[in-house]
Amino acid sequence: MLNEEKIISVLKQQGYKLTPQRRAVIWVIARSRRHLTPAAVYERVCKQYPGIGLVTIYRTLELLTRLGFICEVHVANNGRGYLLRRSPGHHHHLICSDCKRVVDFTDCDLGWLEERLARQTGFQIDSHLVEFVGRCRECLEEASKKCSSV
Amino acid sequence: MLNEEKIISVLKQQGYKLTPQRRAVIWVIARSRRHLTPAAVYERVCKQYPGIGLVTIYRTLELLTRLGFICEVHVANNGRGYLLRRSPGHHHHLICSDCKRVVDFTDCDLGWLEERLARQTGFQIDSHLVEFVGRCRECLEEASKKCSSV
DNA sequence: AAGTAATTGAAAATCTTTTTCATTTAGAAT
DNA sequence: ATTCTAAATGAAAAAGATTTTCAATTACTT
Repeated sequence: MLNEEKIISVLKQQGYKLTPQRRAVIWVIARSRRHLTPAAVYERVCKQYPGIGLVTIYRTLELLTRLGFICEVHVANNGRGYLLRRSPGHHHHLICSDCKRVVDFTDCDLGWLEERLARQTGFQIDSHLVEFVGRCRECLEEASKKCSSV
Repeated sequence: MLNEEKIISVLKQQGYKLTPQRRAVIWVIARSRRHLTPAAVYERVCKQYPGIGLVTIYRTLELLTRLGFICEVHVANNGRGYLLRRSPGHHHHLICSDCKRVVDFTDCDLGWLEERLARQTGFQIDSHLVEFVGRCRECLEEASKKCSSV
């Protein structure tokens, strides 16, 4: 399981310096259950480490992506977002449209669909992108409370 | 089936004016089998209609999206892209990583997966985004030719 | 042919992301 | 503990992408 300490130890192993700025970015990313844009990471890191440059955020996110610690996703009209890679291998995201919380799932089992599409189209399929959008239990409960009180 | 004339007639029906600029954008979009960024649309439209403003491209793409004639997609690191909506309802894209050609497919049949995820996570799932990436028959053939000739 | 509201294009304003470069600093070597 | 050095940082500028503003133009109606 990927967490703050693990990331930090691998980072040092690989010869990267552990700066307080990097610590702060990792801290913010590891704590969030939501996709965070570079600007959102910046805002949160600033509370803990005022004076950090936005450039450093970009550079650190790029590094963490390159090392495979975080996923880079493109949600429509929200621009780039980053999220801790909690599941080590192939996995997908289930996103709450209300609170933006993200839940991973791994067993997407689309092999048969890939096979069928390959047969039908002549494509050699290399990868797929799957994302489910819905509302999480908490937000559903919240919503039903509001309705019944009206 | 959605094509140029259909789009134009619905546009007029809805009270929008049919300007030569809009005609040109529709012409370009309807002819492409690839996702086109606003800049790519601009470039192509310019050949036919030099002097058009990039702003008009943005506005027309926004309009066509709003009316449901084109799909707006976010492919990683390629920014926004637009594509004629060939399949009327729910559908997905299969994209060639070489030539960027896009093929639609409709029968994704992910109901059972949605059901399982809903049960496991408590989410109420509203929609999904699926995209396959691979290489189309033509690009595969092209690639194998190159290999054998070396 | 005239009138009008919608549309357009130029310019400026906003954002987001990247590049450049001088300064600082983490971690290794002494 | 001090010194050294490559890596990392931050400020500023550059580069893009997208949106806003507004005066001039134009498609379509009357």
